Amino acid sequence: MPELPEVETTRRGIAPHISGQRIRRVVIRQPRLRWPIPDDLPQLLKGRKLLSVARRGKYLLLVFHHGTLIMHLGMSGSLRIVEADAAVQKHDHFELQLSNGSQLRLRDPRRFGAVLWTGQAVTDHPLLAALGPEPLDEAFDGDYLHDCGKNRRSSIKQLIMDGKTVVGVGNIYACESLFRAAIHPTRPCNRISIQRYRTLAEEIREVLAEAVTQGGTTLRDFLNGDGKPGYFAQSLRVYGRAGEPCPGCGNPIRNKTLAQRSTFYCPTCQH
DNA sequence: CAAAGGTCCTGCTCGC
DNA sequence: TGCGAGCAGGACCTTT
Repeated sequence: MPELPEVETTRRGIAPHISGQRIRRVVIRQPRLRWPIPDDLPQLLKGRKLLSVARRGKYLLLVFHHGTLIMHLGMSGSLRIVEADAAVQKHDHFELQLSNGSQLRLRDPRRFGAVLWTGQAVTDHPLLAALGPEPLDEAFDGDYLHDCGKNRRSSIKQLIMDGKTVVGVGNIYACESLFRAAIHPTRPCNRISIQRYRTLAEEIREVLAEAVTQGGTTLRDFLNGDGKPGYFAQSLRVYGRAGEPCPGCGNPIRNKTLAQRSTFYCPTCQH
């Protein structure tokens, strides 16, 4: 479900409600997510003050003095701030009850998400240690991307969706940035000029930044921490638009499966 | 044959 | 031959 813009929108939505609060109680209803939720979390967090909410790629980081709660939303996860008396819904697997009476709830029907704890520096955690740069950081540019791809024969779409290359680009924004850069999704990485890599890096940054501004993309059910949808869906040029006219040339947008992921592109404009 | 916004893990192939 | 990197596919789940 959520890519960088949706995770960042979630972060911004929940942070003001939970930063500075103390944890009154931790409830684990369903520990079996992608990895089990650590069963000692309740005693680990009880009475502790939540300092801030950060993000690394698609991971949300709830920062405490003595460590960090690492959360991932997987394909179908969402985080909401609710009142203490709000009814518990199906797939509400985890919650933090806060000193101000409200709660942070994780809902995740498919259970591909994760709730983990580290008492060490987050950057040392195995899931985060090997991640590539943030797309909106200085370190991410066309020269870097070209370096990543110059010796690879697999497709450019797979390269930019690989978190070791760059974080936060999922299926939607991979399709969108490739369309904007006029690069065909299946083009082998080692057959793209550095000039085109520069364009692509720029388009990735732009599409993500625009999507963050619009509160992310709501396709079916994404809502931010305040329960509001994102508005970037209306700005999508190819994703989910198979058969519709390409905004560039008017020919129909195509949808093909690539590496087991639905891929939208214009066969005329993208090469 | 269903597809959905993620990504780790395994076991294979490829090139030096 | 051996090694490491790259690569494809499977796995994990539920809902529409």
